[in-house]
Amino acid sequence: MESPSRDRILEAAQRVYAEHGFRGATTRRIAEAAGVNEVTLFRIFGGKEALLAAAIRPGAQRQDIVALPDEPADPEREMTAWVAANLAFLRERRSIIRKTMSEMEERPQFAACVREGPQYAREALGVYLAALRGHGWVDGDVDVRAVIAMLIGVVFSDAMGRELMPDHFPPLAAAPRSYARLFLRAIGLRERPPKRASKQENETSAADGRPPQVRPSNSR
Amino acid sequence: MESPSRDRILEAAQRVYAEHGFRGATTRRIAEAAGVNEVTLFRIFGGKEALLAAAIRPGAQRQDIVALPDEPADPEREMTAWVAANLAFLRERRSIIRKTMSEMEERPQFAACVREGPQYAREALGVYLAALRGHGWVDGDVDVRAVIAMLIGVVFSDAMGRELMPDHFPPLAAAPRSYARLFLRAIGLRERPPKRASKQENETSAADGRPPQVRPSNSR
DNA sequence: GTAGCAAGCAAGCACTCACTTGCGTGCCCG
DNA sequence: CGGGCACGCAAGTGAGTGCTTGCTTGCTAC
Repeated sequence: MESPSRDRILEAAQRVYAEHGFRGATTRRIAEAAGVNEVTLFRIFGGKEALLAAAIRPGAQRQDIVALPDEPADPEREMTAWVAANLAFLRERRSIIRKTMSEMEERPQFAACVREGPQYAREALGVYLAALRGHGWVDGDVDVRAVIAMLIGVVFSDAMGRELMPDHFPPLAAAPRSYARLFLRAIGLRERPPKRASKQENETSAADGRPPQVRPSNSR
Repeated sequence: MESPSRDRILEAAQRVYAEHGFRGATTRRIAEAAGVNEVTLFRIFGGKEALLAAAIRPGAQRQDIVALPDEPADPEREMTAWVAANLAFLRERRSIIRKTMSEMEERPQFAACVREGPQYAREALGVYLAALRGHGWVDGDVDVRAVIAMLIGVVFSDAMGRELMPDHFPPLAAAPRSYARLFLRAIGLRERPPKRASKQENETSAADGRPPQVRPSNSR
């Protein structure tokens, strides 16, 4: 069940599907892209639907993503690296994601492959944000779900729409830092730990750790 | 050139295209959806490509969007209304946008219809943000393009992905306010006009207008 | 009335699509 | 050597799919 051509077909099916979508990914095209006779494809997978389901299944092309540290030390740096990694990941898969989202009404089984990315990211961001909050660096009234959706949202829309509207986004190289900084500003992280109600002004400031810096714009 | 069936065909073509994409929008299906003989469709538009190009062309289903005021008075309220209107607009068109984005590599002519929405929104947000900045309510080191991309990004991804991952986003009714508030926090708008460098502390504060309030969480 | 025009209807054409059948062929393992 | 076994090749089938042709029908304007 682990024939050598099986993997070539799956990989070719992914490419062709990413380029042409479900209806455009004809069995002929896939077979040709895999350098395989069209009949082989039916013999191994039974049919087009099953073949593409196997090719697009969740985790089919998962790659390890940069992890956020358990203990935040330098939020801007850590968030920037994380955003850059996630942006790159989504950009690589942008074609296949667009096709799958476009067809999820007709073929909801395929949608899991686009769900898993954001879900993983959301969880990672959640624990990191909780850790930040544990340090008292986050404003108390922040809508956690909304701010996470906001960051993932801009990374997602950047990955999906940059080639369509290049001027809509910051330059690709600068974008991760920009998004990370805006995220940190939105949760209330400043050059000093947030002054909450009124007191504790100097209680948590320099006590439990070096306060992170977000403000300096030209820190490159 | 303004036959009565022409409009019915165009409207039907939009619906069928939004549901099935370009390849799935067969001339037979469109004709049936329009309650029109298939031949009529070819007589009027010449062919499938031209028909869909006319149906999907920019401005084909433009609707007036809530405008941002020239002079900001209550940013949270104004931004919330604006975000709600834009979110609703994108949600209505989500199917057609998904299909068009999925096929823009093969049919770039159609992509203009998805470009125009964000472009209009970006311009409106830009002038509003400039007005806010004119009041001294915005931090000086904010990356304007990034923060605009951030807001539009989360609205876009909400409209595209909410039905796929409902728990990823705040409840639909609460989302516009959440996004608007995060946007305002990201640009540095607080319950008091931002303290810039050191002086002008009380120069712009209560002079030229009532400072907007963003902080109170349970203000509903 | 009748000419013109928009639209319906039936049929068909060339082509693509997913999928099948039958058969040949090389290769590995006992 | 010989039997699976994976795969290639040629051909074909039925169902679409974009598009055309030829003809009829109803309505409106002169």
